[in-house]
Amino acid sequence: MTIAEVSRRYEIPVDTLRYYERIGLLPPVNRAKSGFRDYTEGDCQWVSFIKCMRAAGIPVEALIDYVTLFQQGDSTREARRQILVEQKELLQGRVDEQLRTLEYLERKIQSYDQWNPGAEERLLGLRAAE
Amino acid sequence: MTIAEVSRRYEIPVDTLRYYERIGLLPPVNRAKSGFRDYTEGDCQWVSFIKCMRAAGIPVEALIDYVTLFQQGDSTREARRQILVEQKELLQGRVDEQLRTLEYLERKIQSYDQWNPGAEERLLGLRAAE
DNA sequence: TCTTGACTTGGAGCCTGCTCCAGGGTGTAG
DNA sequence: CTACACCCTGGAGCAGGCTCCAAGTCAAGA
Repeated sequence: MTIAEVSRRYEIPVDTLRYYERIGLLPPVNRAKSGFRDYTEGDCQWVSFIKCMRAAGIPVEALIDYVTLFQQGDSTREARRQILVEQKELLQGRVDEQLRTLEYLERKIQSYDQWNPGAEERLLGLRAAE
Repeated sequence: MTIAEVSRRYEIPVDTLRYYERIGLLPPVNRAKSGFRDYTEGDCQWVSFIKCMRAAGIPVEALIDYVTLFQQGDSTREARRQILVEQKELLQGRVDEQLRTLEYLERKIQSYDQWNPGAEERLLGLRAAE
């Protein structure tokens, strides 16, 4: 599978795929005799995984650590699990905060719907953070 | 209220407060004769609002638009509402994606707990994106 | 064989969003 | 009057994460 095909399949720019591999976010992909990358299904699963994690905001660095450990084999299982647990907790925290903000926005928009113009300053006072 | 006090109250670096004001993310703060900023409670509510929005990942640009419109008075009510609605929807989309990723991570961690070492490759196959 | 399009690398550039000076004024306590 | 902490501006610098480009190689069809 060529890089262009993978790019289309996952909607990730080819430059980004190469960049990810360069920095170790994706394990090295095998090459055809020509030197062109030839992605296996296994490679694609990594691509898919990385796409998913990045879309959720998991930092590149944590993912590089994960991939690196993975390539070192079984002995790193626990360390890898730790990364996943830690990132999951961080993500949970971010999501919680965003859910609270969503509720706040909801109320604020409602106040825009209900109240008559001129109540400008009061709108702010719905309490944002803290 | 001095900038240092606001900084402590909301845990935002003074440099960031000044930066926000510079780029129009916060309405201009009144100055004492000395030229020092003197934050009112109203200013603080803006700070609080901006802090909350930024923590949820709402882009600076959208917030600048909102603040700018706000300063133009009642006639911009509807445009402001629109910004809130749009950002709320974008945020909702991001949260949905993150919730899916959280579930995925949950399952992946469980598989780390249950299965014996050596099942490396299978772990990936839990399906990431798509 | 020639052309055209896809692939390669390495490095530069860019965008967002801060963060950190340098150089200089202010205000209060001793 | 001096010290010392705090404030100011404008601009440079930085971190994360891509994105673009030049210069060159490869391959498949006419």
